[in-house]
Amino acid sequence: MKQLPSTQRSLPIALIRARENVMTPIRKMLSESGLTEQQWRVLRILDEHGALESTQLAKHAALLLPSQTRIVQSMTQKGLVVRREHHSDRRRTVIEITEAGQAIINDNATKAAEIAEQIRDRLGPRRCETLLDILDDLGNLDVR
Amino acid sequence: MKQLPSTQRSLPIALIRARENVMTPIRKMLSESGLTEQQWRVLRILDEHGALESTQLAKHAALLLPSQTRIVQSMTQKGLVVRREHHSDRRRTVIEITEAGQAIINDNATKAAEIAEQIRDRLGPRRCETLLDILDDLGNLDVR
DNA sequence: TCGCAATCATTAACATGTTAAATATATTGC
DNA sequence: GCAATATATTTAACATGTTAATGATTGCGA
Repeated sequence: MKQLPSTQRSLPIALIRARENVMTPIRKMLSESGLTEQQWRVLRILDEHGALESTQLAKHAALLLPSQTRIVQSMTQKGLVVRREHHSDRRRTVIEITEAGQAIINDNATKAAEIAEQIRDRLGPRRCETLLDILDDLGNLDVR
Repeated sequence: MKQLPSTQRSLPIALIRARENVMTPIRKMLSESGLTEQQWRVLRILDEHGALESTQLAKHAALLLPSQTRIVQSMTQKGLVVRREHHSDRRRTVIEITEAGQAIINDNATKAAEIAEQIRDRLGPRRCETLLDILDDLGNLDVR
């Protein structure tokens, strides 16, 4: 009979702990702009890819649609993004970053890059690459 | 000026996506017992370590205390854990698994071990070890 | 073209995450 | 021994995560 792995070597717990540690300085930075980490992710994705349909945005940002709906609503209130109609399918929504949203990206880009670089250096650039590769595999595993 | 890494190579997003994928089959299993993944973590930790003070439990389970307070309250309602007084410090609470909680561990241990083994095999045992090692480092980095 | 299944997105309901404030008890310094 | 401080935990408030149900629109086949 198979044994449960020790919680010390449990993937779910290790993933949570790592994420918590990585996010701490990022959240600290974002709190000064009044943004949550999820709102920052939405801005980053829209900045990188341009306007996106809801489903595509959610996939890129690793958000579930119900969460994203609320997040985009509040970001629309703040004027960080706008929602447009899809040109041919009225079920779909297209979301786009505004100039105000772009400004927040610009204000925080350098600091965010420094944080990412610091973590990369502390972990070791090579280990960091390895980690990203394996996480990518793990995220694409077709678990049943 | 430092550049932001592409969101495709962003640690926070990769960590979220990986965790989401790993948790899907576990959540599916647990839903049949009416447990959340966090409640399952609490049971696993208490089974492994025996009775623990709140702060220690939270550290092992990677939960924040406010979340854990609610989780333990609902688990107490269900009879899965009990809360005891600390022998010498009345600020502290000691939490212990009950027989009913133990029974849930026993009912799900084999299946949970199979899921963990499947992920390990699909990812490759060696890569899985490497991943756990690096995640452990990342979780212990003292980010400022 | 009508009806019906499929698709996209939102809403609903409840659990957890996150930060700040409050509460209760212990400890320390004077 | 007592006031000030520190520590352990809970409560409060709001944001997000998660699953199921609902609403709106589209596509398709009889």
